[in-house]
Amino acid sequence: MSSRGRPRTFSRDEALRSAMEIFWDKGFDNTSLADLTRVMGLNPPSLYAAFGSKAKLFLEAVDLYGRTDGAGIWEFLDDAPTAREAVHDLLKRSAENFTQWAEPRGCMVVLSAPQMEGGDTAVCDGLKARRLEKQVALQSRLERGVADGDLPEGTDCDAIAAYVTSIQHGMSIHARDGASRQTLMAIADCCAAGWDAMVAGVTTKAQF
Amino acid sequence: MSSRGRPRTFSRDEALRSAMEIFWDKGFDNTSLADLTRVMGLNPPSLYAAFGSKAKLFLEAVDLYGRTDGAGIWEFLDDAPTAREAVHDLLKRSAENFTQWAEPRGCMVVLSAPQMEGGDTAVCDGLKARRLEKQVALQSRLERGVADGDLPEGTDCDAIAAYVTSIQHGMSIHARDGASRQTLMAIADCCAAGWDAMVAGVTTKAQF
DNA sequence: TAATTTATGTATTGACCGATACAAAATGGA
DNA sequence: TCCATTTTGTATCGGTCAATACATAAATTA
Repeated sequence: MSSRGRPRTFSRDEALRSAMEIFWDKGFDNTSLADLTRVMGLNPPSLYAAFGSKAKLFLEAVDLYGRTDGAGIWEFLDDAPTAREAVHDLLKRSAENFTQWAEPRGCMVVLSAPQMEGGDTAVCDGLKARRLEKQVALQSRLERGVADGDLPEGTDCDAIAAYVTSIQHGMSIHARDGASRQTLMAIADCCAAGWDAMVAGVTTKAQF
Repeated sequence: MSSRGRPRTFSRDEALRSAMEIFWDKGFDNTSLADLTRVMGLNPPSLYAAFGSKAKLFLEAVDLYGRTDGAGIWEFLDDAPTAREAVHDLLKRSAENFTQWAEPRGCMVVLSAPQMEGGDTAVCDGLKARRLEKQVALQSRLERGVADGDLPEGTDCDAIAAYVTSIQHGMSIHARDGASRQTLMAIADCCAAGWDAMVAGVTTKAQF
């Protein structure tokens, strides 16, 4: 882009990754600029020149999270042969992902800024949009299951998508509270064990 | 207690209720002392004389929440004839409770201070303890279901309690994101529809 | 070499945070 | 009436917040 001028002495990507990690751990509000400049290894003017503001840096960090640490959870969603396997895999990957390190545990998108009122609007809306995005992706996968024939006609994909994301979001709370991987796996297994009966039970339309 | 001295000009109970409402809406961090003194109708010295500190006021507010607005969710847990009805009722009451007002939506215990790192330790630990307390109560109810015979011997009550609280916590996130009561009710129905198969599936011990 | 451009480090900004100092006011008890 | 006790309102405390001013340093371009 700009070859002229003094070159920056830090890696923008590495600094962003450091910012992502501390935002994930402490949340948006509880992470101060002093925290950020310390872990990123730069001074406030460099941070603002490179990222614009604390909120913009956070949104970039969330985007990085979605492309890296948070991506694996959703990798098998479209490749799974059936909707049932896709959902069970999603929850098992969530259980693994949310407990892979001592800290931070749980999903950054769920835990890092849940307060809509009084907080930064752009930050809250950005996270909310990402949550909705994944729920829509899941719903689309369920609808494909209906098209593929592994889910019955008239399956309430909207309700089931909300149900599954609810479990997944709740797993983040449990993980932050210290739940073991085994406990989170058990939650995923509960969902899987009741799956067929659940699908049959929330099928609204009559089948022909 | 103390009859001498100038009497206070505000109701401690009413002030605490106002504090509870704004803490519930905005969370612990995003609620400032200026916010509190405004809605409570008193000055900072009166607040500190009556409640000690912002953190202690918050913990009292959470306790009030548990005794009032949050209590109805758990009212039928022990009176329900079966564990299945107890859980379904719990989730239906949650769906109603989390959407009874435009704001705040969702559970105060889940949403008002989820960040363990960087936040007030007493506040985070207090909320975490209340989440655990309810999960233990639910697990006890499930174990009673085994004793009563409406759940099979060897039912993994620990796993199912984690599964159900996970759904309930996730419903709070959905509620805060604007989900309708109908959507939350559909989540509760998903859990109910798969219940029997789920219980049978996560039964670990052999039955004699 | 001189001019331009960009990044750096230091120091600081005004605003807001949670929490108090202080004196006046209002009660009960002696 | 006078003292002890407690609450009140005003004004403010030191600290931290996110964000910048400013001068210097290091690169490219002419």
